[in-house]
Amino acid sequence: MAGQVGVEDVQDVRERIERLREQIEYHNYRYHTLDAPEITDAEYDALFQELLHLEREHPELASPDSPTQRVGGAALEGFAEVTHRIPMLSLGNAFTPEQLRAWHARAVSLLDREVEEFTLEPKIDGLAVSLLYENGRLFVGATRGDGVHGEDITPNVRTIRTVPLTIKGAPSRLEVRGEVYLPKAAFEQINNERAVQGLPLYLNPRNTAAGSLRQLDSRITGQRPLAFFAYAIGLWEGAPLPQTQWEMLEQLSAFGFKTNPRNSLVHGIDELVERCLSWEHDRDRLEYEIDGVVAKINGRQLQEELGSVGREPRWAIAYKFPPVQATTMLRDIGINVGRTGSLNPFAILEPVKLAGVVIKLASLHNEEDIHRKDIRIGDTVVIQRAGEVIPQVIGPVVSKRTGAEREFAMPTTCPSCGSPVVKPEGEAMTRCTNDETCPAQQFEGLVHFVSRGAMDIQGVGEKLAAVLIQAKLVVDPGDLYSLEKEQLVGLDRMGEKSAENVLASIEGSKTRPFSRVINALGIRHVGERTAEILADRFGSMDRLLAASAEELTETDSVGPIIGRSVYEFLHTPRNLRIIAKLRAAGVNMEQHHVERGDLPLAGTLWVFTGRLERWTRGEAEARVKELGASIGDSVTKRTTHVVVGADPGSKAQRAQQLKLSVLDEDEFERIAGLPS
DNA sequence: CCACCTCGAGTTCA
DNA sequence: CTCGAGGTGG
Repeated sequence: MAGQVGVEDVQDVRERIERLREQIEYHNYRYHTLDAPEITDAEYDALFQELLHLEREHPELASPDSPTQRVGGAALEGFAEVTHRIPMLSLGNAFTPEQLRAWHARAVSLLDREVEEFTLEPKIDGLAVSLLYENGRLFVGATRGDGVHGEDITPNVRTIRTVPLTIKGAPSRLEVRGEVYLPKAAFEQINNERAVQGLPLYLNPRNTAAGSLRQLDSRITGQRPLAFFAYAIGLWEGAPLPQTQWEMLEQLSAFGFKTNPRNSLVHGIDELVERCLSWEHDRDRLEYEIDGVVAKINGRQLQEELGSVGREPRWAIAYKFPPVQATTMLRDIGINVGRTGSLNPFAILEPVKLAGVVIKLASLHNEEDIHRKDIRIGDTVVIQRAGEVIPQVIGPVVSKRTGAEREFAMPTTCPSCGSPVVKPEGEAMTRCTNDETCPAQQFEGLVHFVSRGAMDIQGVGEKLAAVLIQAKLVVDPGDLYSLEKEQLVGLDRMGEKSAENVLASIEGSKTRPFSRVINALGIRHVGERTAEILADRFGSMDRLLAASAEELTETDSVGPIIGRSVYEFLHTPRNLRIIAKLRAAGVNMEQHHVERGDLPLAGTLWVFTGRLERWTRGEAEARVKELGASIGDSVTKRTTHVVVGADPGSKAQRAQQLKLSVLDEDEFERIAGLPS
């Protein structure tokens, strides 16, 4: 410290500190609330550092309103109770458009006049909080609690950047209500970090936000990028209240709060219903989770006339979406053996209804995933069925444990054939060592052989494949070609006609392109793509069989692992016997060369997303392929055309980001021609 | 050696 | 659709 400081100097410092606080809060507001920063991060940091420095030199000038206090302070012993002067009401729910209309009809009949104007606000899945400002300064922040009594979490809410610490032009007392939430991206990042550190994962953004807000140590809260949307005013003393909900939202913005930019004003019940339904469709596109939308009758006069029933106002209603998560009991963990011999655990669940379907099974990826999430048999688990259709087990509800749960252990022998299993160091998958006679692998191998991307044999699916193996008519895919009608008739409700159809499909598969034949063999690390590359490079089965391991490895996109895998496959007696059977049956064994260069779409790479009206995905892909194009399944820099149909996935967004030309169905047809 | 891009494999329910 | 893992290029 530099000796005695004069009175004038202190005055200067005080002014400088005040000025810095104002500037920093202003830029905070520009950045977090308006998403429109005026200065660079470095300039902001410089201001912040200067303020920190001055406050440290002059502790007597410290203030809880200072932006430096947003990082949080010392831990508390516990939370004090706060009583809400005006109770925080809950909302009635509507789950269907009919219930929404019934709510409206009731309001109309009670008021005896038409109700036309509503606000519609996304219902963020977060935590309701109350912020009390006295003379423009944040005084108390509290959780909703039971609506009457909440907890004092003032130090924690101070750390939220979108919560103003001071407001200008406010009435003497003002209580603002809103939702604290954690954006999806931040939730994912926190979980990624926890995964790296081997910590148990959080289940969803809401729980994480709740946990963060109820930290006794506000420094931890300060590290979580929580955000706040204001949606209502509770207490308001010293000025007249705005006359409509919409004006109230505008007033909140004027005070410096962030209100949801997706809030809207809606006219008429028909439009309201329509907008609720479209929100349900668009919910996954938001950067935060919502569990519904809230409709409020706009006029305050009408609101007051309608009043409340119990804890629920009659002038507002939450239109709730079907939940995307549910909890249920994990009864057991089963094991599937895949085509490549991988042992894949799956969850056997107490059936539970979620998003309109009853879920009994869910995938569990691999052993490490189960242990990382600390999932045990008998646990109550959270399952999710979000943007994807496939249900996932997110994690256990640890608080529901009884002690009777069992830890999962991967079996040491294959559940299908009893052979020992191996889990190579550093790999995630456990594998069965018996790739010759393991029934599960035989079965999956046959199913792969007949599948669409391989030999495409219609009429032979999982059902018939199982029957054929069971009856010992087929041991490997080569046996399909020596099946006779008499052998099929009588199997599993198979009549003459079906048997003939099956045989015709098998016959038809003999002319599949050579690349499909390679793919059908089921060589490890060789799929549709690599099979095409190998077919192009070697041209025929004979040349492929004659290729040395080095020649294989020198092929583009084929490295040592794939090369070795192909070489070993082609030098295993069992596989050579299969190839011999296929050849004897007349299956195509060479590449019929196509002059790729002069086709109109040569060198283009197409990606399809969404549903087309007049084409199936497969037809459309086949068409552009005939014209020389390649097909990609994710949008990358190399993609040249993106065709977007109805209900597109994330690919459409990515295409826009990369500024690629996006085609609709009509434009697609102008290039590719009409459907045949 | 690492970061990025691709590919392969497995995945639910009706 | 998502994850794991192979290939490639810096």
